[in-house]
Amino acid sequence: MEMSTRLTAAAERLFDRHGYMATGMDRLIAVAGMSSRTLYKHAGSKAQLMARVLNERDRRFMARLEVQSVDALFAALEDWVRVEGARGCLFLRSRAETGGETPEIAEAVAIHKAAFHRRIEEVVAVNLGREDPELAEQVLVLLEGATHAAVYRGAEAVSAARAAAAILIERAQT
Amino acid sequence: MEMSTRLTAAAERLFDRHGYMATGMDRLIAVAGMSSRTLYKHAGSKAQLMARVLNERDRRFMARLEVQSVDALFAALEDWVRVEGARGCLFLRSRAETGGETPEIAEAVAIHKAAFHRRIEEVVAVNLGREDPELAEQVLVLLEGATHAAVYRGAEAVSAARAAAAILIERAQT
DNA sequence: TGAAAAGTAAAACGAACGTTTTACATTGAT
DNA sequence: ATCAATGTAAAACGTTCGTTTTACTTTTCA
Repeated sequence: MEMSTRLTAAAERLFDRHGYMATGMDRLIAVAGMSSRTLYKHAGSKAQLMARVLNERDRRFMARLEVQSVDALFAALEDWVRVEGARGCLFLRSRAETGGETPEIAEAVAIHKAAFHRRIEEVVAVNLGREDPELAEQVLVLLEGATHAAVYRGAEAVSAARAAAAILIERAQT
Repeated sequence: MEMSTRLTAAAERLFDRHGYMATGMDRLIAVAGMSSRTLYKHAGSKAQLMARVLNERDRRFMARLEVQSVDALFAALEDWVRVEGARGCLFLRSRAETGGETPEIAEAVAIHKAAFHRRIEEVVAVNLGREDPELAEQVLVLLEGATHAAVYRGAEAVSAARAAAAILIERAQT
């Protein structure tokens, strides 16, 4: 397996499960299975590595949201939670952990959240046949809420959000 | 001002704005305006201090949710965000930062989230005149979503959640 | 008045942090 | 065959971490 891939995968796993600040480079070196010299050649720095993890995660996550209906957005989130587990949004978490004071990280988060918002607006527009920014904002809140409530309420939170969204969509369609 | 109050207030401010792990005790000592000896006499340890911050925040936050309608829950959250700003849920954040591996913190978070869930179920029951656990789950998701979406979408996210909740409640009342 | 309690300032603790360096081994393409 | 690239293992860099200790100075109140 490619060195860079192994590194990014190990970093995502550790940062997500144990926290960015709480994960030391020694632990990362051990899990990635490479020397610190090689790690730093590929990573640059810890913050740059976190930024690459976020950009990679943005690709994977946004790919799942290439759907045509609002309901499919929630189905996609259900899949994501089943596969990846529910530990909250890694983007918001890593920005909060660093107080927004690490530019590479803050930038990666801003880019992802802007794309996330845009995508929801698009899906709502396709589903409804017209733009509806207010409904899109509600759907965004439900997705964000499902992601975070699932941490302590489990997958039930996602299906609750899905049902709520269905009601809002139905109401907007007539 | 009481030493303990000053300490807890400074800790909450720093942990919330810059992150728990990212905040060093030296910085805390400087902002709280006391010697490290005094700090440790009152705090015990950094983790215990965070736990006390969370318990104190639970008191303040839950006091605001002593209301009789679902709409008032969102009004309370709007107030909270206006006063305290929107940096996500400190409970979920601090648990995530420590990977759930710091018992004092994990316990404080579990207690708060259980109380939060219970309170929403109560308010929904009062508002509706009957229990409705599924609607309560949706309201919880909307509150959690508003809290986290407000980080990057601003107060607009809270009013969107409020409007969505109004629709769900109206539908459940008939 | 005087002993206990509670505070300060500052040095020190060992451990862990992110990162770099030194010295060497393996590989791959010309 | 060899030069350049890429890897390892491990020590070392200086800094910062959370916490404790030492040596004094208030404050409190019976």
